[in-house]
Order: sequence, then C-alpha cells, then structure tokens
Amino acid sequence: MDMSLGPVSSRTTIQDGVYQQLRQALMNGQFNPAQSLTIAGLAETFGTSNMPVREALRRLAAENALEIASNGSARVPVVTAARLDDLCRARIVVEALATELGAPRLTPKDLEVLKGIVSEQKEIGRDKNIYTLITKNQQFHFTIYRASGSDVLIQLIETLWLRFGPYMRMLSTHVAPLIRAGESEPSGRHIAIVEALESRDFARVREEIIADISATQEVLRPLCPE
Amino acid sequence: MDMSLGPVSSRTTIQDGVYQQLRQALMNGQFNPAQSLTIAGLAETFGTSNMPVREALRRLAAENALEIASNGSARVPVVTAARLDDLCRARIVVEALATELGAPRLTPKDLEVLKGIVSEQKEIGRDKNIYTLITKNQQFHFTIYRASGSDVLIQLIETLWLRFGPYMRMLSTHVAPLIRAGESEPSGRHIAIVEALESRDFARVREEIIADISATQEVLRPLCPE
DNA sequence: TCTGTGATCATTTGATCACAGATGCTATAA
DNA sequence: TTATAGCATCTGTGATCAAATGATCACAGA
Repeated sequence: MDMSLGPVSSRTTIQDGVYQQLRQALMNGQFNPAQSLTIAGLAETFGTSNMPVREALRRLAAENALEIASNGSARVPVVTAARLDDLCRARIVVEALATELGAPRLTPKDLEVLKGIVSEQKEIGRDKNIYTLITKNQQFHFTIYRASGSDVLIQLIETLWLRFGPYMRMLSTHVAPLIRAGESEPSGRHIAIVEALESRDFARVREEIIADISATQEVLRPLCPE
Repeated sequence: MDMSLGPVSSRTTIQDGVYQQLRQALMNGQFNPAQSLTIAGLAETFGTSNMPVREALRRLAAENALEIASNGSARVPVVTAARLDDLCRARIVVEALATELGAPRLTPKDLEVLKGIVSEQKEIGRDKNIYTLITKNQQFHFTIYRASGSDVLIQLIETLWLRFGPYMRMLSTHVAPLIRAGESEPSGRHIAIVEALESRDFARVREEIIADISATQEVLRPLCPE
C-alpha cells in the first residue's frame, strides 16, 4: 500500500480523523476494487485501537462507499460496467442541476480560482503524480457545485463521487501513462467550461459538464472487467 | 414459487436491528425535529448495551439523517423552509429520473400492486392512523422506483426520504385532521398516476410524480417555523 | 477422486470501564 | 440583586476483553 495514511491529529475525535482519511483515500481511488479492509489492520496503520476504525468503517458502509462481507469485514466494491453506467446516469442529473444553480452564482473570484486550477492541471499533468491531478479535478467541479448553495445536492454529489472512487483507481492505473505521454489532455474540457462561464452561456456550461462526465464514462467502460 | 436464490441474509446483528428501527422511525416522522437522542437512553429502550446504539447513530449521522451536537449527542435536524425547498428540488430530479426508467418496466403484476395500495389508502385514510398511510405512500413510490433497476438511484432516493422524515412529522401532526375530515384526499394523485401508467403515457407519469412532490412541498412550506 | 465432517483460525460483535469534555447549577462575592 | 467561579453531573469516546460467527483446511470415508 503506497498510501500516505499517517497517525491522525487528535484535534477532532480520533474516529473523525480516521473517517476523513479513509474517505479521501477511497474517493481518490487509492484502494483496489474488492480489496478487503480489516479493522485490526487499519487500526495498526493508524496507530489507534480498533474502536475508532470500526465506527469509521460502518459510517462509510452506510454511505455505500464500502460493502460489508458476510463475515462482517468491509470491502471496497467491485467495478462493473453496469454500475459505472448507473453511477454516471445519476451523476449527470444531479451534477447538471448543481451546475445550473451554481454557474450563475459564481463570483469573479471563483472564476479566478477555476482558472488557477486549470493552469495547475496543465503543469501537473506532465510530471507529477496522478492523485494530485484527481484532487485538482475534484476541486474544479466542487467549486462550481458549492456555488449552488444547496447542501443537499452537494452531499448527494459527494456520496456519488465516493462510490466512484474505485473507477478512479482504474483511471489512475490505466490512463496515467497516456496523460504523461501527452496523448490525453485532462484539462481540455475544463478550459471549455471556463470559457462558457466567462461568456455567461450557462446552458453551454451545463452541457459541458455533462459531456465531461460522459467522456470519463466512455474512457472507463472498456476498462471494466468482462 | 418464484423464489430466486440470493446470498443468504448475513448474520443478524443487534446493531442492524437498532439501525433499521431507528431508520424507519425517522423516515416515518416519528421523532420530533430537534429532538435529542442519547446513546444511553436508546440503549435502555432497546434493551441493549450502548455499543450497538452508538454505531447505529453514527451510521444514521453519516447519511445526514441525524446531526451530531457539540458534545457528540445525536439530534434530529430542525425543519426550515429553505431546507424543505432544497430537499424537494433534489427529490424532483432524482425521482423523475427513476420514474422515467421505472415506469416503462412495470409489470402487470406491479400495476396490480399499485392499484391495491391506492385502494388501501382510501380505506385507511378515513379511520386508521397516519403512519400506516405514510408507509403506504412510501410503498407506492418505491414500487415504481424499484422497477428502474437502478441501485444507485434507489439508494439516493432513500437517503432523501430519510432526510425528509422530520417534514413528514409535520404532515402527521398538522394534516391528519384534514384527512380525517375528508378535506384532503391523500390518494388523489396516485389515482392519476395509475391511470397514466395504464395508458402507458410515461411522460405524464413523470409529470404527475413531480406534481406529487411539489404538492407536498406546498402543503408543508407554510407549516415551517418562522 | 470426491464429498462430508470437524478442528482451527481470523475477524467482528457486544459489554464494561476509565477518562475527558460539555452543560448546568449552586454558592459566593461585588 | 447580579455576575462569576467552581463544582457536580451528564454524555460520549476510546481501550480492552470475552463471546460468537464465518472461512479455511486437513482428514476420513465412500
């Protein structure tokens, strides 16, 4: 496991720290599909007792980010083409709505932030690691969604992205070489989105967001097993 | 017997029982908004130790069905008009999509089930208690949604209904007299939905579902505090 | 060679306890 | 009378331990 899960800072509760780190790692695709996460094992890597870990795992299972095996162990869900399509269909309607609401409310400062992210993505794409790229992509999308002001939508989208984590892992392992070779331009669509935002063509922003999701879906589907 | 053999129900844990009961009670609106649920208190009513209860509460909090107070206690969220609108807006896009997918796939047998529910609602509306009515309403909607075959959408809708629970409570306390007096016909829209389903006018089914959600929203908004 | 049985191991689940943080109340002083 | 400090109480958190459950594997019998 080449993930950087260090001991948690005990400013919040230990359980929360464990939860947040696991959640972020899952969303970024840092676990393998079907990987099994044991309470004792994680407790050791986090340097805590079993207690905080088991509650964190149950919380993640309640969000459908993990599955509970028949013996009670937690597992990262497996990836399938059907589930990918199911997730993307839901993502499209929810994120399209969040975009509709958020795009018109983006401040000039927000736009600067978005442009900053895009240029950082260009930088990073060439040399740095894929996880930073995934995080930047996350920041870009959620900057728009957060502007919607809808807590409900944001939480819905977060659980969808969480469940999308295992697919992100496929992206990491299979697409990273392409990006490095310059055959894939990860920020391409984001540039179009920023342009549409600047011309305040919100209908087009919405379409671009949908296209962004669909494009990822098309890239990932052939990579799914079977 | 058309029983399909699936994975046998995994081990029955106490925690799951507590979780299911709390979840159902919350969804039906059996708790007051802002009500505080203590671990020890619930453990006593359930006749268990604290352990299963505290994990059940954390799971529900992870689904945004409960809020965690500053001392860690769990509270039922308060109701506000803004949150009501936010929830309904999300409900509309998600449930509309589930209806789009599910309605064409409903079997004749499903239709019979739906008709059965509607007539039961008529019966119950007059004399029996409001919670049975809420449960019937739930069954009606989810029969359509389940036909979509989309696990992701169904789980999304479930968490939305869960968060809708406190508003259901307002419905129970303020609207029950109206229904009893015959001033409100709870199954009215459902009849229209069944009709549209029978004529296979799926666009209209979708519109009726949206109208159903919006109607509830309009009933509830003036009842919100402030 | 295949199948059923039993033992063993890995892992979760639930209980209990000590501790810490928050809340609220009382007593004391201005 | 009011404000505040300090104390008592309530409640959750995390650790540890015992019990229960499911998985695995070896072995015996057909």
